[in-house]
This record gives sequence, structure tokens and C-alpha cells, in this order.
Amino acid sequence: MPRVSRQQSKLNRISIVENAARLFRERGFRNIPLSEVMSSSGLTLGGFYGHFESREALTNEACRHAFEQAIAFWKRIIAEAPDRRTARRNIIDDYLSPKRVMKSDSTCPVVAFASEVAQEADDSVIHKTFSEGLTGLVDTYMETLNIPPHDATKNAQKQQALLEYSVLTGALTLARAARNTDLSKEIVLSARNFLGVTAMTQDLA
Amino acid sequence: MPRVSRQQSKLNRISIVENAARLFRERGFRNIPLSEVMSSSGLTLGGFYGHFESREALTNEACRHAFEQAIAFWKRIIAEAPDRRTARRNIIDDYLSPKRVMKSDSTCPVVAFASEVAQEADDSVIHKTFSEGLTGLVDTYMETLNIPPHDATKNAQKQQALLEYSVLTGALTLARAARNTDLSKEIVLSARNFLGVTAMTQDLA
DNA sequence: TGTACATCAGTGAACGCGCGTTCACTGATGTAC
DNA sequence: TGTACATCAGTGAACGCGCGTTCACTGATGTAC
Repeated sequence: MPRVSRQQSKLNRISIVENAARLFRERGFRNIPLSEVMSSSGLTLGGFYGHFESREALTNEACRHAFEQAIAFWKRIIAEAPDRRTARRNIIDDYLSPKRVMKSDSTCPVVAFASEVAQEADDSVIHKTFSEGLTGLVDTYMETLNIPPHDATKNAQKQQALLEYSVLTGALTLARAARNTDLSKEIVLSARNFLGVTAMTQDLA
Repeated sequence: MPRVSRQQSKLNRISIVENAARLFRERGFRNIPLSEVMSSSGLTLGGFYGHFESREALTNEACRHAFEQAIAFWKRIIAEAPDRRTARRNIIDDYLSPKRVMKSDSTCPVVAFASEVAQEADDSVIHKTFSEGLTGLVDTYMETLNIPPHDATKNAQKQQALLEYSVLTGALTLARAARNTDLSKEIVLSARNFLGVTAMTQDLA
């Protein structure tokens, strides 16, 4: 088993990051033992430090990867929609769907990581990674709003994007914590109502 | 030192719950060792199980206590304000203040616990405690909105309260995770703007 | 192209530490008389 | 009210487990000739 090809080793490294990103989004980045990350890629714990400097280094990479995935997912929705309005609608309809409330392995990285990132020290690397990822997501979301003709409107539009994103993450976080209650549904509905995406499309993706 | 009076023992128990609530709000309820909880009340670890069945039992009590404190805090603001509009304004101004973004030991229990609660098993006790606490907070917040004349309006008002609460928690969570960046300030401002509480009062409490 | 050796990706076990939980013990509190 | 004894709140040490990190080792890969 030992000594696979260099190419395979690179693939293994990628697999580790991908699995870590999935597991971390599901259960937080502090609550997954490295042994589980490694075994989910068919490897053993001992090989970890051949790929990463430390657990913290993996956490940072996995966080970045999760954001990249989420941004790519939205960009795909945007690309496949006939217009911006429909794209925005599809993003929101998916974001606040029952699937997102109940299933945690595909959670938005912001919802998954924000609390833990906030608890880290000010100078922690993950702060920067998170902020960059959040900026990227917000920028992508802004693409679904109308085109800004001049800077003043652009600024107003960024404000609108940030507000709507606060609503999305806030509502999803609350709904998930209160899941299986009427309150949970009411939270989702109030957010959907505000965002103008009331009808729920089951099974979007 | 051992064998204090029964009265003192009751006070000790209360002190443990209060300190736990503070520490858990500050750093999450999974990341505080019991030894630290006990020593913050001037006690040693060994005495813990004289007061609580398990760590989980304390977590649940501390969570409940944190919500009670937060609700009492809002009720005081409401009681001291000349009218509902001012009360709502003061609550929001405090909630989205720089102090709340930077200091974590007095965080809203919803922002502090939602993520971790969402990660717990469906049948975990803390889910119920959290949902009840959230309901209590939302009900208190609703008191600052106008009086509902009949049930239809009441329902609309609950929707409004839930939406505004999603905005408050979402914006604070994002702003805290991205703290020390321009983005963080923009998030807070967009939420304040939406809620109609734009001017920041420094040092509210 | 084939051979001989060096490299090194991954293994498996061990180490050390933190922490939840347990427990024998202590000595002041509480109570029975 | 005072004395004698039982109770039990808190102590301090130990236990066990999980997990991050380290390391000697293995044997297939990669390379020099």
C-alpha cells in the first residue's frame, strides 16, 4: 500500500481537502477528528502530516475550498437561468428550502463557519479566508441584482446584497437550530416573503 | 474549606450556572472545560457532579439562563423607554453596536448558540431549550412593534418580528466573523439602514 | 529497454495532553438528644 | 443552650478516552546508469 505515485498523492491531497470541507460544513471544523478526515479519503491518520503542516492548515484550506464550491454553485445557477431575476429567485428558493434546513452536509459555508470563525483569535488566518470567501459570495449574489448604472446605485446595490444575505444566513441559521418546530417554518416563510420568493419549489437540485 | 452551608451551596450552584452561561456565550458551549467553569466560581472540578448530573445538564441550564438574561435585558429597555418605537430603536441600536460586534462575552444567546445547537442530534434536550428561548426573545421583541388590533395583523406582525430578528442575528454573526474589516462595517450599516436605526449611539449600556 | 538504488507516500504504533467522570477522603454544618 | 454524632459540600487525585502530533518502518515509485 505505501508509496503511491506522485499523481495519486496529489489526488489524495485534493480528496482530503474535499472531504474535510464536506465534514466541516456538516459538523463544524472543530468537531471532526483528523482520523475521520483521513479515513473518509481511504487513508490512515499517519499520512496526514505528509500533506499538511497542521490541523489548522487543513482547516484553512478546507474553508477556502468550501467557499469556492459555494460560489461555483451559485455561478452555475446564474449561468443556467434565463435572466438575473430568475437566477436570484432560484438561489433564494434553494437556500431557504426544506432540504437546506434539514440536511447539513451541504450547508452554506457562511452559516457553517461564521460562529466558529468569530470565536477564533483576531489574528487567526481563518479570519482572512472567511472574509475573502464572504466577499466572493456577496459579489456573486450581487450579479443577480440589476446592473448598476453609476457608482451611487452600485453602492446602494451592495447594501441591498448585504442585507439580503444577512436575511438568508440569519433565517437559515435560526431555522436549523429550531428545526422540527412550527417556529422554524415561520422563520423561513417570513424571510421568503420579504425576499419575494414565496412558492417553494421542491427538489431544485 | 469543604462542607459549606446549604445556603452557600445553593449560591454556588447559581454562580456556576451564571459563569457557565457567560463563558459559553463567549466561546461556545463545547469549548469551555468544566475545570474553568468551576474555577471561575472559586470552586474545584471535583465538586461539579455534586451539583449537576453531567456536562450536558449544565449546558442545558446555562443555555436557558442565557436566554432568561437576554429577555430580561430587553424587557428592561422596553420598560425604561417612553414608547414602543423608542424601545425598538434602543434595542436595535444596542444589538448592532460596535461593542456587540467586538466583545463576545455579552453576545445574544441566539448568535452564540444557534450553530452548535444545529449540530446537535435532533432529539437533544438543548433543541427544545433553544427553541423556547428563541420564542421568548421573539415575543419580547414583538412587544416593541405596534399593538395588533386583530389576529390577521398579529400574524403579519409576528412575520415582521421574525424577519427583523433574522436580520439582527444574521448581520451580527457575519459582522463578528468578518470583524476588523470594511465589510464588517458595511454589513452592520446595511442592517441598520433597513431597520431604520441609522445613527449609532455610543455607549448605550 | 533493463537493472540497481534512492526516494518518499503512506502505515501503524506510540506519546502526551486535555478533559469528562469517578471516588475516597476531609472537616464544617446540621441535627438529635 | 450545649454536646456528640451523622451528614454531605467540596477537595484532590486518579482513571480512561479521544485526539493532535511524531516517528521508525515499508515497499512501490522514480531515476540514474
